[in-house]
Amino acid sequence: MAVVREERADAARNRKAILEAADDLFATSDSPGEVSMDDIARAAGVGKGTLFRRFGDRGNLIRQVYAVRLAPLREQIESGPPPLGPDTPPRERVAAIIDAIAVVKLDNAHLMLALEEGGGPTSGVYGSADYVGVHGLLRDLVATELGVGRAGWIAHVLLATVRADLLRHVTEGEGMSHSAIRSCLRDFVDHTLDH
Amino acid sequence: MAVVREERADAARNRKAILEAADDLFATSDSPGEVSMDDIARAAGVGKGTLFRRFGDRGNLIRQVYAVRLAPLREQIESGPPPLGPDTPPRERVAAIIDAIAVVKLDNAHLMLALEEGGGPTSGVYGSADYVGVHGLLRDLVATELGVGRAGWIAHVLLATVRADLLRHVTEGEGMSHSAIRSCLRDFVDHTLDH
DNA sequence: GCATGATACGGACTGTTAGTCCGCTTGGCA
DNA sequence: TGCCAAGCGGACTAACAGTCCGTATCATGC
Repeated sequence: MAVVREERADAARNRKAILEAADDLFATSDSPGEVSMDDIARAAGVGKGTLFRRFGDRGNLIRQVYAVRLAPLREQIESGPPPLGPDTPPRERVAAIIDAIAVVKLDNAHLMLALEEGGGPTSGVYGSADYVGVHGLLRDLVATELGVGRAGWIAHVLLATVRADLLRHVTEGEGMSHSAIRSCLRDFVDHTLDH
Repeated sequence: MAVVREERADAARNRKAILEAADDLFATSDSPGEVSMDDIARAAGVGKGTLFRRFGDRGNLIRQVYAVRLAPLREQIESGPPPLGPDTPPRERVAAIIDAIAVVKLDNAHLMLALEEGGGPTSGVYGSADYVGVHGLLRDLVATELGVGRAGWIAHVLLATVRADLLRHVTEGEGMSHSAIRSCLRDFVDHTLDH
C-alpha cells in the first residue's frame, strides 16, 4: 500500500506559476509556435529543469493548459443542465456541444491553435483523450438520430467544422463574425442530422 | 527586355534529384516531420546550400513536391473531361472533386501529412494557393446549387472532410477501408447539397 | 579549342530550440 | 534541530533550419 505523497508546497506553487505563464504567453503571442519553453520558464520565474520535471514535454504542457480552460465545458457536458448536459434530447445536445466548442475556440483562439499545431507530431488532434471522448459522445448521439452506420464518420465531420485553424481562417482571413460562424454551424448541424 | 536565362544543366539535374529524394523520403517516413533538410540533401547527393538555394525553405520544398503530385488532378479539374472538368453539372462535379482529392490524399498519405503539418507555421493549409484555388471553385459550384449565402462556409466544410490527418486517423486509427471512406464522403456531399 | 564571367556548388558555420543532467537547496517530519 | 527525499535551476547536449563564401562548373564569344 503505497502512501501517496502530497505535492510539496514549492512544487505546487511552481506548477501554478508555469500554467499561468504558459496560458498568458500562448494567449498573447500571435503564433503559438514561437513561444519557446525557455520563454515560459523565464516568465514563470523558474528554471527549465523545473518546467520539464513537472510537465515532461511541450505537448503535455500545452494539453494541461488547455485542460484547465476546458474543464468547465467538459463538466457542463458530463453533468450539467440542458442544453449541454445529459438530459437534453440528442439533436439539441449535438448542436449545443458544437456551438459551445466553437465559442471556446473562438474565445481562446491562440491557445487552441497551439494545441492543434504544437500538440506534437506524436499525437496531433486525433490522438488526444479529449478528442476521443467528445467524438465518442457525439457518435452515440448521432447514432440515436441516424443509426450507427455512419455515425462515427459524421461525428468526425462535425468536429472538423470547429477546428481551430479553420475558425481562425474564416475569422481573420475572411472577416466572418463570430455570430455568422455560429449561425452557419447551427444550420449545418441541423441539416446534417436531418434525414 | 530582360532575357530569361535558361536554367543551367547541373542546376536542373540537381533540382530533379532533390524533388525525387524528398518525395521518396516523405513517402517512406512514418512521420514526415522527422525528415530533415540534411536527410534530403544527403539522399539527393547535393549540399545543403544547393537545396536551400533552389527551394528557399522547407515549406516551399514540400509545396513543390506536392505540386508535382497534384498537377494531373489540377489539370483534370481545370480542363479535363467530365466528371472533373468544367463541362460537368455542378453537383456531380463537386462530388467528383472531393472524391478525387480523397483518393490522392489516401494514396499519398505521408506526403500530404507533411504538407499539412510542416507547410510551416507561416502558412498552414489555409494560406496555400492550392487551398484558396480549390475553395474558390467549390464555393462557386456550391453557390449555383444553394445560393451564395453560405457557399463559402460549405466549401470549407467539404474540404475539412478530406484533410490528410482526418483521413489518416480513420484509416489507421479506426481501420476504415478506402472504399468505405469514399462512400461516406459521397453520401455526405450529396446530402450537403440537398436543400 | 580556350578564355572569361556568370552561375551554381557544398559543407562548415550560426542561432535557436527541446529536452537532459547533476550539484545544490529546501520543505517537512521526527 | 537535524535529516533526507523531493525539488530546484541553469549549464549542457543534440538536432534542426537556414546562411555564407571560397571553389568548381557551365555556357558563350572568339
